[in-house]
Amino acid sequence: MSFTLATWNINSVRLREVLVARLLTDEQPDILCLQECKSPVEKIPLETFRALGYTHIVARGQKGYNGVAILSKLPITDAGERDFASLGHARHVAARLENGVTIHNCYVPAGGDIPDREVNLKFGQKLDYLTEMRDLFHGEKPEKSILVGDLNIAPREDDVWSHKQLLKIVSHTPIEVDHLNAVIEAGDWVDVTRADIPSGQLYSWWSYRAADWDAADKGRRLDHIWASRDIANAAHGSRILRAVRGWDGPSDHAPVFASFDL
DNA sequence: ATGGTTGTTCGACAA
Repeated sequence: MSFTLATWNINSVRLREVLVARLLTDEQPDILCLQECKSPVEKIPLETFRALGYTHIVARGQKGYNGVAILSKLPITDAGERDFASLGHARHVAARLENGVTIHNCYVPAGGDIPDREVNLKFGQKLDYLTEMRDLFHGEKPEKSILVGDLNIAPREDDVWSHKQLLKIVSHTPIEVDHLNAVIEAGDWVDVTRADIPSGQLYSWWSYRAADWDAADKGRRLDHIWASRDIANAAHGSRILRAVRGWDGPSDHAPVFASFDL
């Protein structure tokens, strides 16, 4: 069995319904995981996605913030959600394919502006969120599992436009990178994108605030696809669709793709 | 060092 999977922080699924439909039509991933839907589940434009063949949908939502959804052409069942750090936010949902593969769709808290939990509650919540993810995967080692999403951390030097200039910027601080790597180690996860594309600058997010995001190219790789060790060698064909960041009325994130031959 | 943009929803907040 083979399938292609994508992850995309959509920054309002209702405002960008047409963009989601365009990606589904143009690229035909079997599964699309969305974050920051910013919508209750009942207000997600599911009929549009169903009409394009994405008839299997697992989602969690809330009004105005967060929200995660998995749209699939392949049959999936709801495999529950986790409320890491007990924030009461819709930031995680899991689905299971008929071949037993579990997909975790995650939206890790951004963490605010100041990288110090003593003065910034949101930064502490981000670290706690990652610690509880680590503890889950330490307790039950993932098998036949894929974890995707906006993890809001760019771990490697070549995952950001300037390692030196971002060392004290939330998303690339050493303590965040340590926490993210602890999740990877606890679950023995493989970073599929970097297994496929081992060197060179790689970004999935560019700020709205840049006058010319494409020319400035001050990006960060915040969006990830991981696989559990047992299926990691089935992954291939990773790519980040940078051109999507240039569509009219874009999300500030580009979608990340990977394929699996299982 | 600062300010820069966008979305939700009409005033802040979050990113």
